[in-house]
Amino acid sequence: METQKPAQPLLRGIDPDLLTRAADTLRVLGHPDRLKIVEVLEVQDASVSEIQESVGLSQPIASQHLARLRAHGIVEATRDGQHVIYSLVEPKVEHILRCIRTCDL
Amino acid sequence: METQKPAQPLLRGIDPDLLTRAADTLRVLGHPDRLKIVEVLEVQDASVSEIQESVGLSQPIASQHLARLRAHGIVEATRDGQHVIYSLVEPKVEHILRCIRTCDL
DNA sequence: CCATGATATTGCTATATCTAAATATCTCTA
DNA sequence: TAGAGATATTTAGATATAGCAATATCATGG
Repeated sequence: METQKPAQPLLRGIDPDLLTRAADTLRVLGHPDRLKIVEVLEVQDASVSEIQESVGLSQPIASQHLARLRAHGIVEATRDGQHVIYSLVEPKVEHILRCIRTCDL
Repeated sequence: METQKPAQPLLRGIDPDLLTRAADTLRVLGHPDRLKIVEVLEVQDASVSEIQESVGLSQPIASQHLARLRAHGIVEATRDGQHVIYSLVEPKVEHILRCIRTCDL
């Protein structure tokens, strides 16, 4: 029996893994500083020090937030000499940002 | 040489309060069970016991999640006799849900 | 009023997250 | 290779959150 549980009348099946991953992504984005970082990167790619200054964060804090964003595949990093340039991985996040702006959320 | 730029060239101004509130909302939605609850309510309003059964939660857990969702204005509650019927406050959340489904998030 | 079903709240422990400070790693240049 | 600037990691303490069990409140039928 593949369908072990027939009784979920009100919950239309969304892949539990997808749902968990979506929840993770929402939680990662659910921090003011990380949201600001993503907005900065939406305008253009930026180095840690640029992000740090734009958002107003200490260097370690900025780096930590970026590490978390990267761990969840929201941003990616490429090295350019001494600098590490961060950028949004995909437009998927921009959809969320658009929602945040469009809806009053 | 610390060039203390008073401006924030890369951060286009989004009201900090709005941003904080958006982050809060994302964090509240960033839980698999609460996401499921919202999806159930997207289909139709439901009582606590219905939600509880659909999502597969204990009664106190369901009530706690609903309390948190309500505290953030995501859902609202109306009494119908013994039952408390929960419903989505506004379509704003549905936009988020659409993003989650549309984008791979 | 009393009993009962439905919902909410509280107390507690475990775990996750936030922040800041210190330190480590990497890269370029002199 | 040494030094400096840029970035990353580690550590520790404070706060927040998750989950559970027990209990409290609320509304209805009798």
